[in-house]
Amino acid sequence: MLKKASITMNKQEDISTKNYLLPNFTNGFPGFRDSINTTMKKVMEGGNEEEEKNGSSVGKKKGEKKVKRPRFAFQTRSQVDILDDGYRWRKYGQKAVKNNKFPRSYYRCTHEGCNVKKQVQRLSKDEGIVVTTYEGIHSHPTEKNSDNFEQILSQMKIYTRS
DNA sequence: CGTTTTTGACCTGCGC
DNA sequence: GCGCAGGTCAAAAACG
Repeated sequence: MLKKASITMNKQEDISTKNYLLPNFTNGFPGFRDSINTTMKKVMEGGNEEEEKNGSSVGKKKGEKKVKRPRFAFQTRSQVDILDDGYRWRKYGQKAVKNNKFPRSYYRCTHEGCNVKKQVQRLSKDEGIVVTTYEGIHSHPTEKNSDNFEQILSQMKIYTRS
């Protein structure tokens, strides 16, 4: 517990986790006020796109399928927890994770039909580090003018394709 | 008054 | 099978 090795991701994530350094990220996100040194991290790839139709709700209760969505992790050095990326998020949960003194917040995109989720967590080891994990790709444009954030997202897709 | 946050309960996967 | 750890729901408070 005392000398925990930093991030302590899940074993499965650790296997398929690859780090990518995007040049643009060095200066941080344009929409993130105090962000510096943002590192992108590919957590999991969701290239295998299963059919998401409803009807074959077998086994599960609500027919909610566990679709493997692409997930991207951002490790940003910032003073604020909530990073404004131009989208509108609704907080739907907060849980305290082990080995971390700071709780993890769960957000979901408020856009109808957009099932993009993200979770924000601050590392207890380095209080200035905020890990933002995106899950899924937005199917709608941003409301505000967040500069080249969308372009960065496009880069994410490209980088995480294979 | 509508939307978002808060917060505990509930659910689920996994290891023992 | 049980308990832990993580993820989600939902009711009520909080906010503009």
